[in-house]
Amino acid sequence: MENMEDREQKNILHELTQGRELARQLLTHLNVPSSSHEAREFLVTKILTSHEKAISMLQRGSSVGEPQHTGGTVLRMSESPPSLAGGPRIKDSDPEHGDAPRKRKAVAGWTQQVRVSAGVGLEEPLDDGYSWRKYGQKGILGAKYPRSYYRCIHRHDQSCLATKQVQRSNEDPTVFEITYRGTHTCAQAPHINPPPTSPEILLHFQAPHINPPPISPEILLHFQTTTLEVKTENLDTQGQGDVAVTSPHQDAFVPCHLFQKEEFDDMNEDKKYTPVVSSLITTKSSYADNLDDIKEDKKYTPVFSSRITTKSSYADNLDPLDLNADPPDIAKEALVQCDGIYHKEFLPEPFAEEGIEKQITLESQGMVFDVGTVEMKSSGEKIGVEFEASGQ
DNA sequence: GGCATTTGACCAAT
DNA sequence: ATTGGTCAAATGCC
Repeated sequence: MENMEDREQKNILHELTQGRELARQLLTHLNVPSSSHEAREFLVTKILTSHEKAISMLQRGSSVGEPQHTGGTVLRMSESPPSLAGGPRIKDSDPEHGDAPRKRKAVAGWTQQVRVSAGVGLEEPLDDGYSWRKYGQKGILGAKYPRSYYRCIHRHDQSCLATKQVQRSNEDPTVFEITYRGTHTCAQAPHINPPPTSPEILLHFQAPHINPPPISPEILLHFQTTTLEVKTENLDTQGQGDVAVTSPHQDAFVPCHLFQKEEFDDMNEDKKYTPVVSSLITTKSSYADNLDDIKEDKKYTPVFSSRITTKSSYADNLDPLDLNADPPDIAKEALVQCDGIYHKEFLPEPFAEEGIEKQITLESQGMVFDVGTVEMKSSGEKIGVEFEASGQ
């Protein structure tokens, strides 16, 4: 047993060391203008893979006893704020036993951040495809907004113990941090929740919300995965593209019509960027089966939003980005960390020019999904990545 | 009336 | 003692 832990540790160390070495190589490449795009891309991919492996090894090692969900989408929210970090124990008592009410479930979970786009008076994040019942709300120390507690609506009829917590972000009220705990075992699970063995990508569509929306109802399209890369292929044009967002399960296929939309409002020196990729779904997708309200003739807007946080080469690239000056040596690739959950790689090659379209694919854990065309668009000092395509 | 949400109280963990 | 998570009675909504 100690042996196993030992070996595991060595493996983790190995992956991290390798990642570091690859990062160094990448740095070298970035300083060499002649370095090929492919080489850089290759290195980035390798780095991500290394880290991905290390992370999943750590997760495996630290979450014994807790049902494993995805192949790692665990984004532990901060370590510093009170209480969610630690080494939680699960005190499991049968919920059917009335005399011993269970308190405090495991605190292990995975968190995602969801940005509500266009911020129009949304008081809560949009639906994520599951039916939840709120069972509590509590003010949290240091948090401006209360935390809400939800459990699966099938807790009693199907003994589904999945829960989630929703916490509005202090800094950015349009961002909700949603912590999921437990795995759905109810009947609604198979529609959306992948089996533990095929964790890759989840597509959650928001149900259209109730208030009269300013435009079309919005659907949140979110990719829940640890590593998600967006790669461009060398396609010159695609006219206007048809987009297919596919997911590994169910052959789900979502034809999208993408329209231009981007929000780069929070771009500033401290390097927070928020590209928003939106699209209109004009056709009913297989996912629509999960959503009562979706109708074929209606249009929905999946919003793929992400927050780019740090030192991505993307951010670095954007610094000198003055679209009026010619960009001699702007790096052609960009590594982006989105929501701390996945990575994106934009390759906005001649991104000084507007209107460039490229075919992009998502690659996640070895699987590649077509997404569609991406159009580079500039506005002032900002670069937008926009998808445009039309539904079938 | 039935169901979901709200909210103060309670409990467990720290 | 303090805090986060849950319970359950009260309340609200359809």
